[in-house]
Amino acid sequence: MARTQGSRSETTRPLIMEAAKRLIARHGFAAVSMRQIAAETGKQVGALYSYIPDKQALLFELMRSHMMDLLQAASQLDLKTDPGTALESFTRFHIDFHLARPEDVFVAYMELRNLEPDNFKAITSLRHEYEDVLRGILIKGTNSGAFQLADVRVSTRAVIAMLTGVTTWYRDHGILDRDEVIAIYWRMVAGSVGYKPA
Amino acid sequence: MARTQGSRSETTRPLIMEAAKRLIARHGFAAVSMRQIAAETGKQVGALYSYIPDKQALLFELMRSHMMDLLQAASQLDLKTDPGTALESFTRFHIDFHLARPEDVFVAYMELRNLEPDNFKAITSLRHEYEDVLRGILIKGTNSGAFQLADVRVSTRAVIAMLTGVTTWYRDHGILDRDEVIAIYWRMVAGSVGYKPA
DNA sequence: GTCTATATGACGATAGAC
DNA sequence: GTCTATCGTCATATAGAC
Repeated sequence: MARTQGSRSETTRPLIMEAAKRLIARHGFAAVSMRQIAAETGKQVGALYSYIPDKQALLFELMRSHMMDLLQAASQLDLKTDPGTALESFTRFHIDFHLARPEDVFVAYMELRNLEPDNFKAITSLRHEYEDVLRGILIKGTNSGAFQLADVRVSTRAVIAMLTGVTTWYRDHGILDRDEVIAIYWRMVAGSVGYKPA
Repeated sequence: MARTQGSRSETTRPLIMEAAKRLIARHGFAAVSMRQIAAETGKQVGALYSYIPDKQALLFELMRSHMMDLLQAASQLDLKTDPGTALESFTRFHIDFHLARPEDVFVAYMELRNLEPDNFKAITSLRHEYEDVLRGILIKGTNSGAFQLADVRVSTRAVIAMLTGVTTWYRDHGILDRDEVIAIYWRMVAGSVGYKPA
């Protein structure tokens, strides 16, 4: 019979990362101490260093795994449809994904400046990779005449900024449910790139 | 003859606030020490406390004065025109104002969570006051039939998020000059609220 | 108004016992 | 793998001399 319980390290490490994420999202990386993270996981400070080399690596790993999840999920999008449908899929995907993990999003957007140079470059590169998904859609729609927009690069950033902004105000159990929010944003995104749904 | 030089406090305090703003925008409030701010102004730590009661008050004052400047400037907008023209004025104003003071904007958006509860409420209230300027325009344009939008509150936040996003990528001496950027964003804003310029 | 000196405590990270 | 204890450093804020 196999072990009824895996090595402790397989469960403790995720626990530490979750606690760190929660605290950093709330108070900011610089304001959170290793002692707080330890207390939140029911351990003493020294124990953390069996799982993580230092505080900086902890932040980097949080942001890296969030970006990898995002890219992995985005790669499942079907973008072989017409550009309008692809843009609608992207809009729905971006809002759904970001609303489902508000703490990751907060950390990913607010703590870039606390990354050391090499880590900063790595995360920035993953962000560009994600932006390229949307840029590809906008380029295709511009070439086909489905979209009417003045500048693909600016539009890419503007649409992402608009969509990500939903995380700053949306709360579950509010007046609008998620599908209503997505419908409203989709109409705005479509208008902003000059797309007229059939 | 009047004094050729005012009391030192009239020039030192702004110097301290400027240094603090610069450092906080770059490293984050929690990561900046009073020692760093003192060093940046050529003073010793103790001297700062002749001008500021504590570190929290310093942050609050930075954010408060930025928001007051924003509201004061926004109050000069001519909104008695037709809604389309008012929205274009607002778009131009928002981008111009925010691109002119990237450090204030960064601090105002990133350091909200480092405000103590009462200070947080005060700044949030000023932010709502500013959002109300745009919401007023959108309501007027919706009622007149000039705009076609699904939800005024969501549209207000979406437009502000889109416009504020320009500060994360725009750099002077880049490819696009400020007027080109404003023209691109205006076209997107107009489209997003269903406005068709004459 | 600015300085030096200091009170008081928290920080990240490590060593070594179990 | 987790603990306790500790190193060396830094933090905010204040006291008192000039």
